[in-house]
Amino acid sequence: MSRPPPLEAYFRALRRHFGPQRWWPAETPFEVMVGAVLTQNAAWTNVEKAILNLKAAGLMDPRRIHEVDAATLAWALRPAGYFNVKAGRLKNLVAWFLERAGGSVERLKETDPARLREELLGIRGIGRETADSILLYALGFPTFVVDAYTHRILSRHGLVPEETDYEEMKELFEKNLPRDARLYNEFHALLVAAGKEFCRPVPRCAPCPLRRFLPGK
DNA sequence: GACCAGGCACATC
DNA sequence: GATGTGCATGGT
Repeated sequence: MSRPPPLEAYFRALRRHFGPQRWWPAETPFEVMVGAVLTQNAAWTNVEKAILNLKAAGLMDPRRIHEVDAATLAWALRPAGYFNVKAGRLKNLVAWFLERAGGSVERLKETDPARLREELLGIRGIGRETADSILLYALGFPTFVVDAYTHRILSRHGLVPEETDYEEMKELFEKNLPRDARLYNEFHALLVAAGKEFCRPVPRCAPCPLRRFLPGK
């Protein structure tokens, strides 16, 4: 038996350094769903602009997104990048949301999360990170969200191999931490904060709050 | 001007 | 199953 990864210690170190993150930055659960699609491979500052555009156009609403023509929707999404792709993905998501739950987040919460995850993954344009972000941050289910920062931090610390996959990293957290949506929420947000500030793509770390956990330190 | 950002689907081998 | 490519804006 190998020693469990020091995830709780990581969490405490990040929490002490960065303080509470209070994710997801959105006014409503539906806005979380929208933001989860828009932030795919995009800087959040650009996503914010697209969200403001949607609100200004009265489009932050599942039925309005369902009805509006794709070109108009795409125009509002321009700042978030990949706007034609994301307009289609958003429409796919709201079509499912309306059909499946009548646009009611409360009704989604009544569904078994494992089944909900499969349904979300069946929507074109909703991959694992987006599905998990919706489950955790819009619906409050205890499912861990993995992203590029998570991968970079874990692999650079030797906790997973570089060529690991999404589910492997997700299980690392879910099997070594209590199944707690509030903990998962905060932990993922802290990993993003740490990634943005310290864990740059060039394989060289800035002095960071997790440095003492690196192998050889 | 290159590189990066809270991915994902699809083509091709 | 692995690898490569298209999608696109705005900040550093």
